[in-house]
Amino acid sequence: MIRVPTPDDPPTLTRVERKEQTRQAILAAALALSSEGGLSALSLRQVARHVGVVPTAFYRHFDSIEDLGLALVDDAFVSLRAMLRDVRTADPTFADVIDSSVRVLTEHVRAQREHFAFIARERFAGPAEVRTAIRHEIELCERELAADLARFPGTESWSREDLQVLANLIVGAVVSTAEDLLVAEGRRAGEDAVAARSRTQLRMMLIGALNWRSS
Amino acid sequence: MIRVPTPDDPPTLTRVERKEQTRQAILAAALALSSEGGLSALSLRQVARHVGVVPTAFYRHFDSIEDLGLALVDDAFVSLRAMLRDVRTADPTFADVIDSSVRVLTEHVRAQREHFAFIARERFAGPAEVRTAIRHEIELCERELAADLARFPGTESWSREDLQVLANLIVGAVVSTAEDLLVAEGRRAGEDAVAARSRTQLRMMLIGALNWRSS
DNA sequence: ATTTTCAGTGCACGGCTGTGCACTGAGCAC
DNA sequence: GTGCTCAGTGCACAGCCGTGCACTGAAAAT
Repeated sequence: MIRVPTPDDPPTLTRVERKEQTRQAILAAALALSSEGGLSALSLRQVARHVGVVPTAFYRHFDSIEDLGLALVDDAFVSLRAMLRDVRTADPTFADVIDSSVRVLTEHVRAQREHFAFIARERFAGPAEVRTAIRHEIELCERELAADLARFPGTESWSREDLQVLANLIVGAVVSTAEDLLVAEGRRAGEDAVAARSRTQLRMMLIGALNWRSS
Repeated sequence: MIRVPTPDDPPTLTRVERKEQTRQAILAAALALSSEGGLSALSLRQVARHVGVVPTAFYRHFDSIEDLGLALVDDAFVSLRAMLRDVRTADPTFADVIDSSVRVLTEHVRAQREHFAFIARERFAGPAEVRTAIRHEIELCERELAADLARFPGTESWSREDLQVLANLIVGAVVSTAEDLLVAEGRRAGEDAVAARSRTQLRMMLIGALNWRSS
């Protein structure tokens, strides 16, 4: 029972505000509850119970758990895009792109653990529609990264395809690192080790990329 | 109903053989059924129904779905280790390690699609024990690869840690490629594109690694 | 002031779930 | 041949599931 909207709880909320509040409560409950068993093992009744609402009230907000899942994908990728924005406008006191990027990544994973865990889980285990939605979003991130890379010194002569391939490689490494950070479960020592390893790996990849096409 | 052992089906099987047959049928059914919804959304009754056996008979073979999951992890990594063996003893007509390795990977993913899909799914979505079992097995693969890399020319001066980091990078890339191959769903065009991309990426990584520590 | 809207209620239904218990009967050791 | 073992049966139970339907009552629209 984490019921959020009660009659006259805050002075007086408009009806749509109260509805939105319940909707958010449902999303939050689903995100938390799906952490064990995943989205497809999540029941509408569990969610309703956790929100403090009768099961049938669920339908006022979502058609099904799958529908809810798609909304969660949107939410999660808002977090993720916020991270990408932070990477791009990273603290300029960090001269090294890799250092600052890895730092931003670890901070975001820690702050938005549930969203990242959701993506890692449902990417392969979720309902078909959810899986494809996630895949699509990741593809968009890849394209964005490829565009960023094109503005980097040393990639002027690269083909569109090679840029895409490199972007795919980097995104893969970042996803893998994010997953490892999740497994480290917030223990500082583990996180630091993962971050250090990731920095080394990204540097290796950078060296490889810089010597590409010139060899 | 895919019931495997029936009374006097094959001339006469010993009792333990018939039991083993049912066990294998249960594992196969679970592997197939868990492809939608995942292991934790899989019910003992579904499995029993699919095998053509009464629900309670399940307990003659496994304590729970989770227990079954651990057995499936073992099975899946038998497939995976077979692949690693094939990589090591790859067709020597392929001069390039990368070409032959990627070829072996694609062939194994195609032949053992369900096992690879199982690992990709349950790695993050499965019951806690299954997740840790998978993580442990992947770690073992990483260590094996690190040992292999140590025997490679050009890595003589590498530290134990750097070898481990490189192994982690490669395993991550391979996992990512395997997952992409699964998503390609057996369409040849998609698979070939993924394979080509993977070869390029591994080559980039190789170049990076060869220039490591010497820069 | 009256009417409409609609988020949330309460109840009911049939279907699926895991699991306990007593059983059967073929395969095997003796 | 006799008796034990034990994989698979059959039935029962209580609990959870999604969802249909008629409802209430406060907020919004008129």
